Amino acid sequence: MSGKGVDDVEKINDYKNEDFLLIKDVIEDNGYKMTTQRREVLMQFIRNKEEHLNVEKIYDIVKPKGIGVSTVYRSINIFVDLGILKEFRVDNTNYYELKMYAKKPLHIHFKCEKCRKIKDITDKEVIFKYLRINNLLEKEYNTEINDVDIMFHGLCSNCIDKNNIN
Amino acid sequence: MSGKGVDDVEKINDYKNEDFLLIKDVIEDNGYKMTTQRREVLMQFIRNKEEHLNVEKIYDIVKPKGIGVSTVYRSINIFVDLGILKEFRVDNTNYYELKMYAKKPLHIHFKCEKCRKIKDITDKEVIFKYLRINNLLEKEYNTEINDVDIMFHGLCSNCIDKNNIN
DNA sequence: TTTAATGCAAAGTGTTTGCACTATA
DNA sequence: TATAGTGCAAACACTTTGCATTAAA
Repeated sequence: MSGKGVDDVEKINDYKNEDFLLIKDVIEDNGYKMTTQRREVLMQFIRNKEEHLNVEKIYDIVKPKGIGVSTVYRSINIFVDLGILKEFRVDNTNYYELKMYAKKPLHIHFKCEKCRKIKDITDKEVIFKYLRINNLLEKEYNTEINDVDIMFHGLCSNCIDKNNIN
Repeated sequence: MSGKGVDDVEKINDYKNEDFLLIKDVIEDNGYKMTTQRREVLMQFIRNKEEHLNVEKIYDIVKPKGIGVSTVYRSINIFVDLGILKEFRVDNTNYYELKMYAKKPLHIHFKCEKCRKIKDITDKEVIFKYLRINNLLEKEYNTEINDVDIMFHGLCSNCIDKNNIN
């Protein structure tokens, strides 16, 4: 009896995903092979673009498919080295997110001290203002800024409102 | 024969240091004792205000005086909890610096990707611009921003110049 | 003098590595 | 089919903890 397993169907679908194909090229251009395991790890980020994933979360998802922790670590390390993933740290845990192909990325995170949620700030106006400061800095100090991480700590609007009620 | 040892003289001098006395109060207000070990760890930061210290560096200095690693870790953790120290991470290593008493601190670090040096950015104009963005964000999103960490990655002026020669 | 703090060693984390086996190009 | 990649377990590095001892208030 011929027939495709669940994994095969998944694989075929992944290979239709445009983001996956672009990143696959980056990986293979650098002499790495696109293995099932790397595809699985990578797809977690592509499927949940907005989420901030850590090794534990990814391993939980990927363990049932027989993928080991070391492979998760090795994949993520390669992806970070190749600039596919961006690492950032909150509360002693490393999180990762897709960096894609922006040349001068600006990563702004907001960590609420009460509900502990991490939010991305993507407000165009804010990002634009930050980029202007970068330019100022580069000129004034004769430096080259390739990457900026900004982490805000505070209270998000939800928790501020709850604070006022009490 | 009566006479003060080197350690006693150091202690007496530390107890004349204004910054030390202020921080000592914070520690004792929170029910902690000002022990010899905590004083030694703390003084590393006060004596090298501009430096970025990690546990290893502090332990190296303090080990000859018979202070253990666990005490270094325990001291630093308390200082971070009390808001005396600020923690930041570069290349998988935690660094610490004095936070002192600024209400809305803004920590801007520049990490050169070539020489790996970490520099503080203290330029008043830049900090002021950032604070204005904070205010904008707080109003626009109804949030409260208590703390901001900014990490630049790039090439410092030294390394840029060397790049151009080659 | 009481109780918090210390040093040591042991235990915990999170991450990397060596090696025999497996699967990709 | 050759070689890069994998899973596993062991090793590692960093950090925390239990406990008997010490020292600060």
